[in-house]
Amino acid sequence: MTHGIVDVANFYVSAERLFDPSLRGVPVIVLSNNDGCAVARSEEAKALHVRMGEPVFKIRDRIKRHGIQLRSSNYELYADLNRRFNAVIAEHTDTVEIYSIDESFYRAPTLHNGLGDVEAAHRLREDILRQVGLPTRIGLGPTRTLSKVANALAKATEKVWGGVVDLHDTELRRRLFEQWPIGEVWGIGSALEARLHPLGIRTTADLAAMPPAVARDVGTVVLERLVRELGGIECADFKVEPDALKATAVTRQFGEPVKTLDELGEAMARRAARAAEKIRAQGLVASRLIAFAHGSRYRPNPPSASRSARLSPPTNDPRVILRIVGQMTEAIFQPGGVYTKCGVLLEDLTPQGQGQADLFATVDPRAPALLAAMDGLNSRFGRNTITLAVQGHGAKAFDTKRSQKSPAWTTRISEIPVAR
DNA sequence: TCTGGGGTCCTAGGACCC
DNA sequence: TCTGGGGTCCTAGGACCC
Repeated sequence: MTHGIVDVANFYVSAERLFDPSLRGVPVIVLSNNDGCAVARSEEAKALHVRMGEPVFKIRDRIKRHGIQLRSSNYELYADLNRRFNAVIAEHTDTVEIYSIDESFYRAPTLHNGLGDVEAAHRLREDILRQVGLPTRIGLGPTRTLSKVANALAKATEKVWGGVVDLHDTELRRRLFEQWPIGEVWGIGSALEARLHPLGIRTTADLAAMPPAVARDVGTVVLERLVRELGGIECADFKVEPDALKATAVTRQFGEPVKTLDELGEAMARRAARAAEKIRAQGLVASRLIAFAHGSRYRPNPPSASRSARLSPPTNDPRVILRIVGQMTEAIFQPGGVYTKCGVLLEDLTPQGQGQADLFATVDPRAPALLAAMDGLNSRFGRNTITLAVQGHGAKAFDTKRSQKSPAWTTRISEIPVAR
């Protein structure tokens, strides 16, 4: 068995460069929501030591001195490009598993008869570059974990090996693992790294040599599986069909801090309405609702509170959800508090019309038609064409800032590029 | 002044049951 | 002094990922 993983190099930056040639060859960073942190960096920006997740205000001088270009996140664009490069992968294999916005697993052999896995991977990279314009790297291995490690090694060795690394060969694994720190391995975060170091486990070779029972003892069954996978034994499922969504969240920092119950109520209602919209789009209903609001953790004694409730019967009706969120907001709000973020989570999601009916609840028989009409209008004429009154209307100071956003080049007819 | 958002999985421990 | 045993279910919290 061969597992492959394709990842797009510096995806958000590569996406921005696709439609804005002035960004090519210069340092670029793409910012998180609210234009707060660097979440993607071009190679030139990495060379200037801009770190992942670094707050923008801390690197203002470097941005100015080196002319680093900034862009707000443009998720419509990234989601559309994700669809496009996965369509190319699907031309090569019928086993694509979309893993994240910029990575997809697949299984070899691909549909190229007679080509070796490595040769076919090079062909796939070329096709994605030619058809979509995005640079990628591919890792191959007998397990998903090994393909992820191979992918990381493909980044590090791109100049030598051309962006494809295959870790089937145990001798090659042995050699490379000696040099590869465990913190770089998929599944080893800072906490596990800190527990493993005192045990003398520092390289991937050390990790792969751990007896599985010891791994389980030090960590959990997750670490045990990771160690087995490093040894070439498959423990993870491959899923062409994505699992149904189990929970969803809409949480945002405010553009400007919020100090009144009215504003917090509107901000909370907007997030709740968006969360309900998201699960309706998937035909799901929620059984559990959580709302929270808090101040800045970088300030002394920030306000912070949350409330949760069961939804019975499970629902995706914004009228029901917003009413409960409104009550929760009143319970959460502390007068005098300065709030910087709030959010709504919907959990225990199940397919609509499948759950047990609630004996004592009355369900509005007209709701499906009403909600379908709402969603139809908002999808046709743009988000928030029609909303519930408690969401307020128009742009507000507390809305998320995206001051450097590029146009929706590929998904909105009014914003497509013009060629002269 | 300014510090992202959205997921999944696992475990420990409490509540409850017979 | 001595105070059962074995389950299930739920939740909070931690860890990880991109």
